[in-house]
Amino acid sequence: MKFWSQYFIPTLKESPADAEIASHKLLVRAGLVRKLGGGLYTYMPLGLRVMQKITQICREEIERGGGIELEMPHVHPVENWQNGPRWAAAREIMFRADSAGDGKRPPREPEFVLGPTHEEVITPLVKTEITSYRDLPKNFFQIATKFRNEIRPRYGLMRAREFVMMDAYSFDVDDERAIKSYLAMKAAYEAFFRRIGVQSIAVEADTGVMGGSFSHEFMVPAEVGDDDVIYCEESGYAANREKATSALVPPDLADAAPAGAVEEFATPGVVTIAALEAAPYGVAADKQFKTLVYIGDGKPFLVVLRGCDELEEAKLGALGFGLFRPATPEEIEPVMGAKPGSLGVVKGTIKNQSALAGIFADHAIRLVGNGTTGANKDGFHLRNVNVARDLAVAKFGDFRRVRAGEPDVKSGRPLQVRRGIEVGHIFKLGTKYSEKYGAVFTDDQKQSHLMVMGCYGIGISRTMQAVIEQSHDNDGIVWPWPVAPFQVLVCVLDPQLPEAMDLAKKLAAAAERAGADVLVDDRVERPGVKFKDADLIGLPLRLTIGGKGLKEGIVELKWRKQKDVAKVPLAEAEARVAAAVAEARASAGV
RNA sequence: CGGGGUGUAGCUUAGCCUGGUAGAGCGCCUGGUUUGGGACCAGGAGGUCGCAGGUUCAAAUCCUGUCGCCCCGACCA
Repeated sequence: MKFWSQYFIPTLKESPADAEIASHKLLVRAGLVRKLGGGLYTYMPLGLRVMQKITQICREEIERGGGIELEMPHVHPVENWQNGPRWAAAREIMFRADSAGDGKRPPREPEFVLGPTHEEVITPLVKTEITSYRDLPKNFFQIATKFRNEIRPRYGLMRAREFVMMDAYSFDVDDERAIKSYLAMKAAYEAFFRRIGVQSIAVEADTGVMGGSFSHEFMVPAEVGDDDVIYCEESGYAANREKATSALVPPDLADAAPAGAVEEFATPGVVTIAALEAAPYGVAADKQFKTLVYIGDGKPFLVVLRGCDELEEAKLGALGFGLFRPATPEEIEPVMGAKPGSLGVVKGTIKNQSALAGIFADHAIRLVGNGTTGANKDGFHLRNVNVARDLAVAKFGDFRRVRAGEPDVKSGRPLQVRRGIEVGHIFKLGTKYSEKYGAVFTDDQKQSHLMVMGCYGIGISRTMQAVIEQSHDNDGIVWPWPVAPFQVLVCVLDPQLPEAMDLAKKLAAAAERAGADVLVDDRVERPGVKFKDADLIGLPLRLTIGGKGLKEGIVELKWRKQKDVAKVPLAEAEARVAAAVAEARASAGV
């Protein structure tokens, strides 16, 4: 039992100027966090209580899923990272943690870094500690602060430089067992999000810089999310934008019959899809071939799409380049023979085809019959271009960005799109890290094998904000019972009346015995102030005790998510409070 | 890092264009009146106008630089 007047809940009437979205404003207004700097926040007493509740539920579910808790250092010797598989990509977001030192060490290379995640620490640890199949499988996790120098921190805790994350790492003897560990974590995640009262969906995701073979993101649907989820309710398909595919191209598609030989025509000044669509040319965008030039590991390569399609850059990751980027006009002309806007891949028109690392095309270009594309000659295009006959494509793949309305692969129904906040991610890693750090074990035939890994993350602090984003109204936060900082607010309108405070303490004690955390608002404030604050901080159950009610012989009982107020006779108050708490606990599954 | 915006009291901000006494609301302190949905009256404290240069008789205001913060893009739990 805590008393508001002695506790610390600095609420704000107005939203801070730097907060944009509802959950960020409410985090600050309800006194849950305060900003130190960009992406750096103090968890105030109330906010910390929420974090602790989420943390505890997360711990319980991950343990149930096979996790063993430990805690690793936040400061890492840089060598751990330099020896790992992704130092080049990761160092950009890593904070240096150099010792103040004597100034002798050259400033270029850090001596220590702050951990953004812990594959580089756990894998060497497991390598030395686990050498036998008898000790596998193992799944180690921690719930700890992570450090990432985000290029652009924003939306409060949503993307912070310092944040709390649950990270788990599984080690298995083979692929099949690794998939079991992966599925156990997926189930643990689902249980976790269900328990904290957050609606989340698991979507297929790109593995990105983590590498690995497959992965799911856990998304909380929200307008302010930073990711698009493509889904089909009928088939249950859900994927993020980077990964999503559709059945746009029928598998039995037959190529259109060529209408005639490839023919060059003059298009002075035409360098965009739109300009070629316009009069006098009138070539629809889906009848054009778009040719993009990228540089992969130093060598140019081409990607061909329909004129109406957009490249999904993440899908280029499947091509196996370590690093890739769009080519500059200066890099394009010597290879292609023309400037961007007149490019194409018709056989024999590329100036220096041997310089290319490959010509890739999206499947959807097969829908284009007798299309138009650049002639690799400034101011000229080619028509009657057909894929099989005319294009120098080396390999087809899925490179285009899926749009809403395209048919789902399984059900054929139109795909839908909605925004979501990514709160968790699971990866089946494979042997990328075990190979690099030599994490091997000996099996019962005395044979050595690489451990097969998985890694798993839940953004704890981000989840706290996602809960608010998903559960609030115009007056403030509406906490789900399991993560509320306190579950019951005893609002004493006349704390100077001894009988009011006596009753408040009695009812608070009853609620506590029934299993609730209780906050007593004993501040000497006007009722309006207390009610506004109560709605703002959003505790699930409110008991109101006032001089007026006492004269009538009642106290009031109100759920935050409901409008109506129940008047309870004093004689029944204790029992009713206990019953309400018990009911809430039961329906929250606590 | 590229593009845009912004910095004035603890918070929200006006003033800046057109240079001349730094203003309001909330919050805070004192006293009084109030008391069931962010009260009222009276009095009070609180500001190097982000920082550094420059122009000027005079700079919150104009110029240059710099730093912080916010938004859009690439990246992520």
